[in-house]
Amino acid sequence: MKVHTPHILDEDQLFHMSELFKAFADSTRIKILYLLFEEEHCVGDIAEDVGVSQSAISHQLKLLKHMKLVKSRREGKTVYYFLADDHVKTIINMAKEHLEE
Amino acid sequence: MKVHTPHILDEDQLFHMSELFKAFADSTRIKILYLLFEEEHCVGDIAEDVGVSQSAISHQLKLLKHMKLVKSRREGKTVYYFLADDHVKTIINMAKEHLEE
DNA sequence: TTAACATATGAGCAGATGTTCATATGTTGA
DNA sequence: TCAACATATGAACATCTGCTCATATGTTAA
Repeated sequence: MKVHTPHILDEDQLFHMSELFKAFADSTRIKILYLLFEEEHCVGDIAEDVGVSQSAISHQLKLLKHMKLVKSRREGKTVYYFLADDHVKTIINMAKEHLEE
Repeated sequence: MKVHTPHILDEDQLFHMSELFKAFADSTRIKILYLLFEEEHCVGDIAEDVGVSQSAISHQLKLLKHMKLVKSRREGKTVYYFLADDHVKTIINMAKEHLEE
């Protein structure tokens, strides 16, 4: 009998897992997420910091929100985005550690 | 002064990190990696288990090897692939946990 | 209500990606 | 050396992705 046999991943889990990794598989999106490590930021500031257009950032934020990696709140004309939970940090830090070895 | 300020990610780190995530951002590749959790497998068996052609698997294995996520050894005509280190398991399990919540 | 500002959205395009097909390379046994 | 098997590789192709551009939507102050 095998030890540490992983559970079978069904097609659905597999699909969602690859979708999750796709969210991290772009340097613009990693920049956005990394920027939100510390605190929330509004769209305009994110665009400036990351160095791409407002439109591009907005498209990417939509994707990240759909993936439930970020959430947002509106304050007047401004929309602030922030990390949905700590998993984002964990996953990015895990990758960071891997690369540092 | 801020606490827990993450280190700045330079362009090089950013590039490598997104490349790493790209390696996981495809269900065929996750299937391959997940298959190798337990033990090494030869190309033909991987192709059969994953359900894609030998050629497609070989192309993907080349990519995974280039990303240093798998290694291989030859035994006669057969080439066995196995996980390069435990980071692969850690990263996939991390994603799995995230999705289970 | 309207001008000004902040963000969101849709279409279109160039480049990246994953597969297939045909074929090359590597290895063994006869 | 040669046939048979296992794997690797290159070209071609369809699809996917991320960006830009133009414009729509939402919000506030006057």
